[in-house]
Amino acid sequence: MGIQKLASLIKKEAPESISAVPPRDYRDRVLAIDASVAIYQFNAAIPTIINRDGEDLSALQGMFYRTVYMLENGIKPVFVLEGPPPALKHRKGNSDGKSTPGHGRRDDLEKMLRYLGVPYIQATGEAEATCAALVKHCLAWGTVTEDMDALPFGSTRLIRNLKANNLGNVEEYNLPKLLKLLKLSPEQFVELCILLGCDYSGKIKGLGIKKALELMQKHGSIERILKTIKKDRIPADFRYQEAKQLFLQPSVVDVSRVQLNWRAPDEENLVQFLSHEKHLNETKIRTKLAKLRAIQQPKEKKTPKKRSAQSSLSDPNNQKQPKMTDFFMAKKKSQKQPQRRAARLTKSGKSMELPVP
DNA sequence: ACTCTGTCTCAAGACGAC
DNA sequence: TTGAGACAGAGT
DNA sequence: GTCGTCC
Repeated sequence: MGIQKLASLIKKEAPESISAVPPRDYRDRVLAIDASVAIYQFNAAIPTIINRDGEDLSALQGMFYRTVYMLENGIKPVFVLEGPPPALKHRKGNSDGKSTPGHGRRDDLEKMLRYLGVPYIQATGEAEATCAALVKHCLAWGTVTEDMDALPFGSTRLIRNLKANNLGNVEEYNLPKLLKLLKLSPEQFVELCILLGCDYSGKIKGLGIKKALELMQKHGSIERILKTIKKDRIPADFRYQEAKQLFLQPSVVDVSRVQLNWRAPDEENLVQFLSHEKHLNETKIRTKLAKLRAIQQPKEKKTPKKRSAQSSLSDPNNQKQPKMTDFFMAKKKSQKQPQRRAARLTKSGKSMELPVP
């Protein structure tokens, strides 16, 4: 998944585009969280936690703590839930329906996020793409994911390693800086990513990070590079034009309609849900929530106007961060179009297929 | 001889008590 | 599963 | 910091 070698390419060829950032620096910033990657990691990494009803709580518990951790740091997370993948995507194993082990879990996650007062968005396709769209339109500061795909999708900032456990700094990748250092246009960068190997296309054997970058810098496009390469090295499924389209014009949520709103956690409902219904330890949940409340409340009292949080204090590197004062949760029902409703419902099923170029 | 790619292996989350 | 690091072996 | 536990 993702572009496997992109991270090592950047670390080797343009390390200056990565900075180490303490999580505190994201205070009051909106970060788009790629929920699918996080969920997957929780499911894969943790020794499975099963409650008395036989439910796997690994992801739910992990997401709870990690989300609270972000809130404690003053981060405004917006979760992006994965939609159906483009048909071109090579996926091993799963694909549709029941093999996705978590329809129930996704509902659980949504419920928990609502009680936490954290907004989420149902993507129409790859979560990375919608995260990137939010960032591009200044609705979010950056994308939090381990999946480097967010960069070719155009997320100007990609944040890795934002974990509760991680005492150190996160890694922030800066896309404009990266393009400048690599001396590539955004389009050329996307093509470079395809050469490195992405989910949407086969890959030319023998082209690794060094050669791919060198050739792209020298020739400027895959089309011209292909002329310099023996045909037998090009695999039959090297459909780079289609892959390029999927990166440059992916299916994303209509961000102009997205409105985001953060509320204080609903502690009683959280305890009811997480502890009484899902049987997570009530004391731990309450302790955590009390700590969060202690962090959040004094702040709101000190700064009766939300504005004051903005440019005034604490943030040496603050810039055009989007203002998130009175957004609210996605859709107004008044002018809701049936289409949006349909898109919304997609989460529950496979009703919608993506148009594939 | 050196550089690069491909393959293998391993670890993986968060908490709190100590 | 994924990603990162080590290493071996192919390519130049 | 390390380690045992989370359900």
